[in-house]
Amino acid sequence: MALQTPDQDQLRQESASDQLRDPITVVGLILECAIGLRRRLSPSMDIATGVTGQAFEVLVRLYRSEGGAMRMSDLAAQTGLTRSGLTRALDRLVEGGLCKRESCDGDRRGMFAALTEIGKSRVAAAILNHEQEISDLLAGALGNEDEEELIKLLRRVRQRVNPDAAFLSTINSLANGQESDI
Amino acid sequence: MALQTPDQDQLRQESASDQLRDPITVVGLILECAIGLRRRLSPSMDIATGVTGQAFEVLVRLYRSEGGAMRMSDLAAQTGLTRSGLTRALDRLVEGGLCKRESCDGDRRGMFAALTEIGKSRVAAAILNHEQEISDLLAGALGNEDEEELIKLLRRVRQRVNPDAAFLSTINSLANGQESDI
DNA sequence: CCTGTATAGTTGTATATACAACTATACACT
DNA sequence: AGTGTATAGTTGTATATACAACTATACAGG
Repeated sequence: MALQTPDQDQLRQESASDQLRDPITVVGLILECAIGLRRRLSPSMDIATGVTGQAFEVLVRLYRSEGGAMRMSDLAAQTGLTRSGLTRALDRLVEGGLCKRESCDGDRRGMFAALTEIGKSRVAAAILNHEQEISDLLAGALGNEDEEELIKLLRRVRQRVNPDAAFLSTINSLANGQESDI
Repeated sequence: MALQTPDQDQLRQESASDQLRDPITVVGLILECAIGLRRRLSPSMDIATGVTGQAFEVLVRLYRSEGGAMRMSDLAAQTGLTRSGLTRALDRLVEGGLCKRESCDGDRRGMFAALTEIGKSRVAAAILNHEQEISDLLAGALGNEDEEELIKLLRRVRQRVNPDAAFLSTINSLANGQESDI
């Protein structure tokens, strides 16, 4: 997408400053970037972990969480999977030996998803590789100031469209005082 | 995602300026925004057009193209679907009466995907509604300058990760002189 | 002109995910 | 205590998409 509708665009030129001038382009670009990034990065993430789809994000979130374990519902909300989707994704991760389920003291309905030791080391390696790949892919496209600016603006957008995704980072920053993603 | 790996982050603090400082956060934010936008916007796009998934983008691209028709392969490349995925998506659109297939003079292998009259009017209405929804969703989060800046930065990222997605816009801007998305 | 290779599109098949229904547990209110 | 509602997670089912194999057409080189 990222395509304007010209009449709309003209209509909005002199509209109030809290209205976007070109909403479809903003959304289109985000979606197009996301599609491209998935295309480019998925293969190596899949190979590194042996699992496909959103599973890599599940692993990263577990890895970054306290003790490598999280409640299913929290993990679902933050990864953008439905609870059912997460159940299946975790099934695959358990089968692949990267994760395990742990029951939850004090709430017998609940389950924790947790990384195994194998899972932890595999994810650690995959993250290093992943960072390098992204860096290679985008090197030169964004200067350091651009990068900061982009992060700042995307955080504002995310706050509106997917605030749950930021939750783990909040916890982390509260817990260990690092700057975090928020 | 959008989570830092602290040790890596420290390593990169004084690295060359064409290296990203925090690659995972940049990518994570883009992915999180995309997930959130899909969640928020898909239902109404689906209802407006009667089709799901990437089909809305197929429709928008056709709508913005010369004569409302495009070659299958071009459309696939630009939407980020595989050719096979597009074949199926177009099947659904044809079945829904929004699109038709047209054979391609001069290349008997080729097919055009084209909007029907019903398709055109349905898409026109859906786009108007879609723009309003996005604008409502993001109003106040980004000022006009922020919006321009975000578009500029995302274009640079897209150029690296998904340059094909911009192709139609190039054609359009060459053809009718509008500012376009590029 | 014939043959080998490349390209356009479709079809067979596998799978990741969503939605809805279901079970089990927790909690609130009387 | 008992009952009704809310929450946590899983399972049945549908579907959109990807990958690989296939058919048909184009084109280039001898």
